[in-house]
Amino acid sequence: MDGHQRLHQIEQAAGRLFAERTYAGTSVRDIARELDLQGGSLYAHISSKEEVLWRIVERAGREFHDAVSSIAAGTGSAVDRLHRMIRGHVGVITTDPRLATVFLHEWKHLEGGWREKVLGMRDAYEGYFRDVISEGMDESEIASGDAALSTRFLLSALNGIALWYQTGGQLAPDELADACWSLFQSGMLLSSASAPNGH
Amino acid sequence: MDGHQRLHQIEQAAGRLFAERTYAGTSVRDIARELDLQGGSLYAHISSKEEVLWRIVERAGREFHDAVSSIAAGTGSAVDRLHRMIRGHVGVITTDPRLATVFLHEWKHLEGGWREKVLGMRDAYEGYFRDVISEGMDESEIASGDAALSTRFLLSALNGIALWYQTGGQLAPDELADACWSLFQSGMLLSSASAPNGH
DNA sequence: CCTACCGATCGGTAGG
DNA sequence: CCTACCGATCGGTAGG
Repeated sequence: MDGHQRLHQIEQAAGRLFAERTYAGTSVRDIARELDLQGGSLYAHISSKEEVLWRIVERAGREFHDAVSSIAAGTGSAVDRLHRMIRGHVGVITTDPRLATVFLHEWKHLEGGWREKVLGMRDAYEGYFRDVISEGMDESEIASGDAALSTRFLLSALNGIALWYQTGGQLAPDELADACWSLFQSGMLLSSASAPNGH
Repeated sequence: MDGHQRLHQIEQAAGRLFAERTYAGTSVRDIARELDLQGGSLYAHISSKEEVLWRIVERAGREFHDAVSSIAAGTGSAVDRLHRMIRGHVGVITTDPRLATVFLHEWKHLEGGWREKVLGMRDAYEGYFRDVISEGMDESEIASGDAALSTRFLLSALNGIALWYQTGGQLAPDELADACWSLFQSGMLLSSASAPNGH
C-alpha cells in the first residue's frame, strides 16, 4: 500500500468523524486511531488537520459540481434540466451522506484562502440551480417569483436528506429524487383550500 | 444584576458562539471572554459546559414547540393549520437564527439522558407536522403521498432559513413564511412541462 | 468573581 | 511509521 492509498484512507476516516462529531470535535489522534496509527504518524502524509478538511471539502464539492454542471449547461427545457440536476444532487448525497455533510456544514471551520474558495464553490453551485430556475421563469415554464429563494428552499430541502438517509433504505436514490421533484414542482395541495386566518 | 441574569447572559453568549463555531469549537474561556470574566468564574453559575448547551437546546426546543403545538391541536382545516404552523416555525427561526441553529445542529454534542430528551423533543415536533399533513391527506385536502417524506422535505427547507437569514433583511418573517408556504403548497411549475429523459 | 492551579489533551515536531 | 516530546489550551476546582 503506497502513500497515496494511505492519504485516501486518512481522508475517508476523517470525513466520517468530521461528519459525526464535527471538525473541532475530532482530534488528530481520533483519526489516527481509526487506522491503528499513532497521532504523530499522520504527519508523514498530511501537513495539518485543516488541510485534511480542505481536501475532503474540495472533493465533495467537485462531486456535486460534476453531478450537475454539465446538465445545467446542456440541452433540454429548463424544467427538464432542473429535474435531472435534482437527481444528480440527490445521487451525491445518497452515495455518501457523510461526505456531503462535510461539504454542507464543516467547511465553516476552514479559514483564509480555503474558506474563500469554498464560498466561491458554493456560490457557483447554487448559481447553476438559480440560473436554470430563472431561465424557466423567463420562458414561462416556471411560475415567476423569487428565483434565489426558490433555489435555497429547494437545496435546503434536498440537503436535509443527508441528515437521515441510510444506505439501503426503502427508497432508492432516484425514487427519492423523483419524490422530491414531485413535491417541488407541483406542491402537495390537492385543490385550492382555505386561506389561513390573517393576523 | 442577580445570578439569574448572569446565567441568561452566559446562555446568550454561549448560544451565539455555539452556532457560529460549534460546541466543540467553543471553549469555556471563549464564553467567559464575551462577558469580560475569567474562565473559571463561569462555574459560579453553571455546573458544566454541556449543561449550558442543554439549557439552550431546551429553551429553543420549547420555543418551537410553543409556536406550533397549539395550532396543530386547534381548529381549522389541516391545510390552514399547516400554513399557520409554518408561520410559527419560520417566526422562531427569524427571531433568533442562532438559537434555532443550536437546536437544529448542536444538540448532537449532548450525551446520555440529555441526548435522549432532545431526540424525543425533535420526534414529537416533527410529529405535529406529520400528523397534520397525514390528516390533510385523509381528508383529501392534500395529495396523498409519503407524509413523513413531505414533512422532512418541508422542515429541511424551512430550517435552511437559519443559515442565511439576516435580521432586518428585505423579507419580513411572515412574508418569508408565506413565500415558503406558496412554494410548498402549489409548487413552482406553471404548466405541466416535459418529463425528464429517463435513465 | 479572581488567582492559581489540576491532570488531560490538543496540534504538531524531532530524530530515528 | 514509532517514541518521545514541545508549548498551548482544554474543562473544571480550591480557596479565598
